[in-house]
Amino acid sequence: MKTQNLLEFVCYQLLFAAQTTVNPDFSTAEFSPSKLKKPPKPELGDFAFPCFQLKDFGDPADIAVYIQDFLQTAIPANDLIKKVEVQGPFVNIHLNTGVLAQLVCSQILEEGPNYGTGSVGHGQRVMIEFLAPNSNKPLHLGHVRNALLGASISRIFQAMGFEVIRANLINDRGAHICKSIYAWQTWGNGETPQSTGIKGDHFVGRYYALYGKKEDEAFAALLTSQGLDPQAPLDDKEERKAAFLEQYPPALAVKDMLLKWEASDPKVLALWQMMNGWTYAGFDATLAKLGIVFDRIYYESTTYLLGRQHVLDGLSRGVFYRKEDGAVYADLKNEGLDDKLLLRSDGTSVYITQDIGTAILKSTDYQPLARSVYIVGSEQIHHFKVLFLLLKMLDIEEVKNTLLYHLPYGMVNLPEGKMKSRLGKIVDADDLIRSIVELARTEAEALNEGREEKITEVELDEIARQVGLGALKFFFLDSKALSEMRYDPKKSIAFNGRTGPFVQYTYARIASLLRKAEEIKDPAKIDFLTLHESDEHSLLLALTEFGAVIQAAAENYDPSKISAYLFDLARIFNRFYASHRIFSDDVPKQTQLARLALCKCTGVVIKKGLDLLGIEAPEKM
RNA sequence: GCCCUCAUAGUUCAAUGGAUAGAACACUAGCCUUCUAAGCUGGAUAUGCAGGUUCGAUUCCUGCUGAGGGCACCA
Repeated sequence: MKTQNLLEFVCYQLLFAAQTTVNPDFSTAEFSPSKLKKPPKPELGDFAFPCFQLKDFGDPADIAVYIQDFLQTAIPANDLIKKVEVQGPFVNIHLNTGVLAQLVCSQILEEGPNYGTGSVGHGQRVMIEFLAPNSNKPLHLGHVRNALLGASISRIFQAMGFEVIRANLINDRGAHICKSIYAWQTWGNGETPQSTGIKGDHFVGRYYALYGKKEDEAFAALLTSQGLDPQAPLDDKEERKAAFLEQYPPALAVKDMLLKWEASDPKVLALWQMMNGWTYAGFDATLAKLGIVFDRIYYESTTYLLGRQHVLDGLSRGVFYRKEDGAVYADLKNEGLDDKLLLRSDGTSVYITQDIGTAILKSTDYQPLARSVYIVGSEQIHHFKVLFLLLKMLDIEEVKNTLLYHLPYGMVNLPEGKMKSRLGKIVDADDLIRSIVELARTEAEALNEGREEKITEVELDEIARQVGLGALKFFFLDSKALSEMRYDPKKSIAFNGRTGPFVQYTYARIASLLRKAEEIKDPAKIDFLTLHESDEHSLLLALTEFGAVIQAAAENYDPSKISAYLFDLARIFNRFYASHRIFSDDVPKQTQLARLALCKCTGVVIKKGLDLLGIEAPEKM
């Protein structure tokens, strides 16, 4: 039997008992694995079946007793099911530790890193789009959350057998990048990332910020010249700002540059390419540090016109309609939504038009694409709802069989409130990574001080990198995507408690144990029946759940299921580790071997689980 | 105005409708001459308010209060 069939086995036993004692017509519908609950306390048992759901057939408490009596007498000694108890209407099943160990450990030792993985995705291709940065400034805290989510969900889907295409859609066109270009041309004195030693994305971002600063200053100067206080709130401030921009030379230059870009002006295109190139080099460096790679990069500059044709096609088929002024709309009143503009009266595209094109492009590029997932902030929930509706209305062959899914995630706030780049209230991704690795290094050094076996400097660097990133990644992945998070630099990233390093440390302990022992060569020779401690039992039970956890994480697009599981597993292991020795003369040789195998299995699962979160498992810490 | 999301301990987060609502941080008392103390064992505190559905509700429904987001010829 495989561990994934454990629940089915238990259900079958229950079903048989209930059929015999209560009603022969019961089927697996009443006794499916989803009906089994986990008792609130481990002492109560390993699985619980609540009999409320059978109340039509009698008093639930009576039914529980019937089932118990039957199973108790029917179970042969030394079988997987050790004991059946009743607590009111709950039938509680206890498994035999040794038999469970035999079952679980031999499977994990055999399957290794494939243990817990599934095959529901076999033959299905899924595209996961995430990050989607603008090309005019470096990545920040919000991008980090997004990227870690995307990377982890990609791995989780792969573990379920899907073929995953990781896609990034870079917003590389528009006024924002033109502002960076203008600022660099005007005030840059020919500096480059190379000449200044500044990372490319930060270099470009600096000019974007400079543009904003100059604009703010010019506007403030204008207000002052009109006898107004620039700091004071004004009712008509927005109107004044708009009027100011109408005649502000840099704004006019940016507008002009945008037009030239659209007209493929070679000089503008060359500048644009150069500056975007600087930014991308910077992104690549940041993503490399996070261990993130993309299989496919889409650029808005090459996709933004695609949607237009499909909208016009839809218009000709009567799917959309045109207003008197020439603008094209979709009628979404039947869906309870406002009508949606698809093409402006001058015929140009809007945001959602581009997205229609890109969605169709994705499906045609990777035909057949079973699923297309968008990891984009929760503020765009409405946008994607509309986008998916529009695609359905267009009824395009390539897209029809693609399941479209928007995974919204919540904003990352700072203790002072929202991040605001204009106010400099922003946490830069590179700073974040650097500081967390430095902290981890300090911590590792301090711990190394008091140790007999010193860890080398080179190893310390690697440990600091792994542990620092482990802390960062676990922190971001441990809460559900949709919830907003608060990031407090002083408190958020810790190395103790419910953290990545806690789980990594548990792995390092196991690795250390395994280094001290001979390799387990023949699992068949291990006598797992020597295991009978409750701490061992809890650990085994936890190991059986891994596959279901990965599956749940995939079904819910939710890496926090994995992180929560790993924390529990590590805690259970540490409890076992603290109260039971392995290499001790008091412990029989056979028990030592079985415990060692149990440790090894735990290590396999922790390493795999961390891998699904994109976190490395250090052999030493 | 309409729509969406959220509301749990001092703080940050958990809990496919199930038994006594879990952790972590912080605070506090213990545990290293023995496999890595980034660990283990104790200790106080919480479901915004009012109804409903049912054997049972943090979870589902309705209303209210509070926070955030959205409904652009912006992206």
